[in-house]
Amino acid sequence: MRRGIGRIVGGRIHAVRFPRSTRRPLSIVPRPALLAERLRGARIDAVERHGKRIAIGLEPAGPERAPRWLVIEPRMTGLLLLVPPPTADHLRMELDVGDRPCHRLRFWDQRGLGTIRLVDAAGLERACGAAKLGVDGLVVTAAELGRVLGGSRRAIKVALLDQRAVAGIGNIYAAEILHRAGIDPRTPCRRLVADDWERVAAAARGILAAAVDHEGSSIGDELYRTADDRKGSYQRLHRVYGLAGTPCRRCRTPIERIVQAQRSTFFCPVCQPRRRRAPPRRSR
DNA sequence: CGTTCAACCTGGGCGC
DNA sequence: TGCGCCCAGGTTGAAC
Repeated sequence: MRRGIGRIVGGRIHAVRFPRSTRRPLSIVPRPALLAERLRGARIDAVERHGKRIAIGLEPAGPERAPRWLVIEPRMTGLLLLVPPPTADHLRMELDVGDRPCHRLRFWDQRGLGTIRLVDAAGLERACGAAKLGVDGLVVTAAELGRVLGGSRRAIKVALLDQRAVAGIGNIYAAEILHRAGIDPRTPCRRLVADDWERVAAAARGILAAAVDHEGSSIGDELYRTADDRKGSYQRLHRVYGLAGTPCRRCRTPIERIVQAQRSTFFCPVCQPRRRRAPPRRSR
């Protein structure tokens, strides 16, 4: 997503519209009219990704106004598009970026669970700083995972979704990472040893890098699209996510689906074997 | 500390 | 065809 909209950097915001903003919630702070006023005339200096959030750096028009950041959290169905969205419905915001090949950025969100916030530097730190987001999954190391999760009793799958522990991993990639690492998603973190963390970290970096290369996962025929409204292709490389009942690509055992923390978890019971408890110490 | 549930929303799919 | 469920790439806060 960040790569797709990176070319808006250097543009200036000429106009802001909220074509559907009166009918639905979707958290926009400040309220649309005020946000539009604050954005108008600002120059776009940066587009950054922090975990699953996008932060657009702005140099406001007025001479003494401090830099601002437009922090966008797409959540389940939010998309940033440089082309017209599939339908006008659910479109929440349009930035007219001006004198650019692709001069309009739109935030389109079918379910409306996404959020848009305009913040200052301190607000960016609050929304995307180390207190909120751990090391990014694209670059996380075994040592870092062991440090933040090693003592936890939580199941590894649930822990990988904790953005404060490690940033940027969602339900699809948590499942894919653990399949590649060969670890049962129910394993308590504290039962993992150094070699396990090496495999989890390497799998996280590898899976996420490949998913970015393939422009994400577009499952079925709706929802996630690139900034120019193309499907991603990583779904073709999924080994477990959404594949319950189909044979594991590695061992032919049917993939299983369970629920953890109210989210689906997919895994192969053979490639990701249940771990025996540490053997009871025997004294005699 | 960790888990569970509800809430925020729309829409597709399925069984009856 | 229509209705009532269940499900969905996420996050947060309350209750236990």
